[in-house]
Amino acid sequence: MEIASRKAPVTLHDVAREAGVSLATASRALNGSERKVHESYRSRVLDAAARLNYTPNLSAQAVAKGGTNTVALLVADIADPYFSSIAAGVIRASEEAGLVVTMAVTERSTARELELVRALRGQRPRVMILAGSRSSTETDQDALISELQAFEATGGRVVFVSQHELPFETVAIENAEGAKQLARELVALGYRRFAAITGSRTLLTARDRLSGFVEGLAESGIEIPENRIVATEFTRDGGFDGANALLAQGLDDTELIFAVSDVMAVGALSALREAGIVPGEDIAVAGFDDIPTVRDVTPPLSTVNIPLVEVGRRAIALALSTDDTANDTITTTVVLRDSTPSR
Amino acid sequence: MEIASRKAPVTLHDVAREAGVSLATASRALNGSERKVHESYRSRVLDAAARLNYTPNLSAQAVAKGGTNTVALLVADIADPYFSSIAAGVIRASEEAGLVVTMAVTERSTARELELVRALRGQRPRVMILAGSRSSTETDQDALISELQAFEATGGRVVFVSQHELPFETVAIENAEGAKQLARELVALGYRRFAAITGSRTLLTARDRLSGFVEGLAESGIEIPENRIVATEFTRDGGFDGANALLAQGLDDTELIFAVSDVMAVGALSALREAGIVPGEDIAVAGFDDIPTVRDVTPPLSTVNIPLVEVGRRAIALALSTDDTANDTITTTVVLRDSTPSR
DNA sequence: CGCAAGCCGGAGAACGCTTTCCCTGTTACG
DNA sequence: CGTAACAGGGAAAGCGTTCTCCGGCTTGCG
Repeated sequence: MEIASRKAPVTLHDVAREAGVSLATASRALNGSERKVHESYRSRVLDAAARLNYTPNLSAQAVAKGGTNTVALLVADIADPYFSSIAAGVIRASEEAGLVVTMAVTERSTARELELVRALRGQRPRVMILAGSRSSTETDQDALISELQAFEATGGRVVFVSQHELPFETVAIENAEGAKQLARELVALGYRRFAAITGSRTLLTARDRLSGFVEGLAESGIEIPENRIVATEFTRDGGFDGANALLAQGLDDTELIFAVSDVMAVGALSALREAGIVPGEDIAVAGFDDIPTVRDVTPPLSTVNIPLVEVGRRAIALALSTDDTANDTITTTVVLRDSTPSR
Repeated sequence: MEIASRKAPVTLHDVAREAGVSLATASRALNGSERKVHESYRSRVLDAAARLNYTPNLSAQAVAKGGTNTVALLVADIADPYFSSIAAGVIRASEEAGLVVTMAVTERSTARELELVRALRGQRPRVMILAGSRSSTETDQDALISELQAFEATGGRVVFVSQHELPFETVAIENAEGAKQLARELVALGYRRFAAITGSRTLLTARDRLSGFVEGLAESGIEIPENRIVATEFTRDGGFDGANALLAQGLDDTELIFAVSDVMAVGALSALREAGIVPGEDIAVAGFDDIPTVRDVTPPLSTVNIPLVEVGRRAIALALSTDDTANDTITTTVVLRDSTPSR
């Protein structure tokens, strides 16, 4: 039971008829690169197309050409500024390259991620970009890998964001190095007693950042006491909870809390403030990512900058590049702000 | 010159052969609703599909069925939390309904928006959701409308977010009413002297919020002096600039600054603080939207809550609903926090 | 003037599916 | 036991494109 007024979309056939040419000619005039079509014909077709307001059916083109111009983008949570900034870069670069982006969100579930990869594969995208925050100890891991390898075998490109342990191309982020540098600079500012809020230990990104930070401190013979490292959700609320956990066991003489991501740091800031502790004065806080909002919290947060939009762009660039082994790594830079005054 | 190892993807044909059945039967077993296929055949097909790791080619399905399961989502800026929250809702609801989301960003340009709508139309999506912040005085407006109407004529659904002046379905947001209520409650708190930072006057959303606010004040005989209303970019930096503009002409006895969106309010907060003015003490600030970050700025921002994720869900629900005239409106609620202490 | 060599339009196959239609069982009922 | 009804598999016709041929026309050259 269709709605009566529903008209079938204009097809290339209609355009060809209107222009009085063959289907082939119409196709060539509108897209079909290579072969030339005589100017008189060409303009007849173009006019007809415009008159009828023709839009080529992308699905039909895809099936005829045996391939799409689609980028499938998988993120953990699009409302998280980390991912939305990366997505912005991916989308921008894709549009510049004439690619359409289809997007799905895993909601941080690896089961869901696998499911989505499988579904997305049906799209026959040119490129698949995975910017989840993956855990490394999953049983699904192997299934995911083989799914992706099957995809690559049919000519698709897979690019991960910050996932150097998987057998795929990745735009690597200097997580460990950045955190190490941050530790050094904080030590230089005079900090000696640290606590840390991290995500699940299986989260590669969280792990790299924490271990980089720890290493950086170790260079100066500083250690974070085991009980001053709390692991929570890798979210704003996780940061909030983490700070409270730290608070609950007594801050004692802790001078600085390092949260492995800015969203966590921001949550921690709020928790501290609610407890009547003034961040930046009573205790210092540092994060990682340099998401836009950290400039607007109080005090502005010291962090490690990742050019997130650029990360997204690079992912597309990597996917589109022809030479394989060009694994790309993004440089991070420490940004000190008022949340870590020098002591 | 293809890469040598590139294998053609598994097709339904392959599955049928492997299972020793006809194409038709294979198709029916894997998707083809209606007709039953005998259990023995069905499982043969399913096994074969699993063995070959078959994924149906969505493009081919689309062309055969004459329609996709795609939602095209257009936003102004995916890195803006307002839009990314809405997008989260759209994506979530779409996935629940078995729809794939393709996304494009207009970067706040109406020319680009038109271009994208045209391009997206080629996808033959089931639904198109436009969550731009549209201006009303565009020459492109008519072109956009007719493009969208053409899309609807072929059976597509168009849903706008918060755009009640266009001849399309929309999930309406109580912008004016919410702002009016905010004004009332601020007056009740004891505020009398206001300033406002707004976006371009042609931006419907900004206009509605400002005029609602003004009306709300008028109920108590309060006016905002003309020179205390500054119009800037509808972004964080716009808010920052707006506050500085206000500062430049002297705050005098202004008690509260109303910014028509939270991102602007957050920018304003930073500008004030940089100028050595303590928001929440020296001057009050209120925003609109209740994006997640406003809970974490200092002081926490008073604002008008819009359930943004729900807005996205509703957009999909509206698009999928069969009865046309169900224009949906989202209720907003005032949330008072520390940025507007009672006087 | 004859013929090879472009150029370029058109017919039609192909892409990977769905779906209609046909046709062969099988069941049920008088 | 005859036949009508139905179940369900398979062949083949699409769906809207692209692309490979084919062939007619023009050109150019000996």
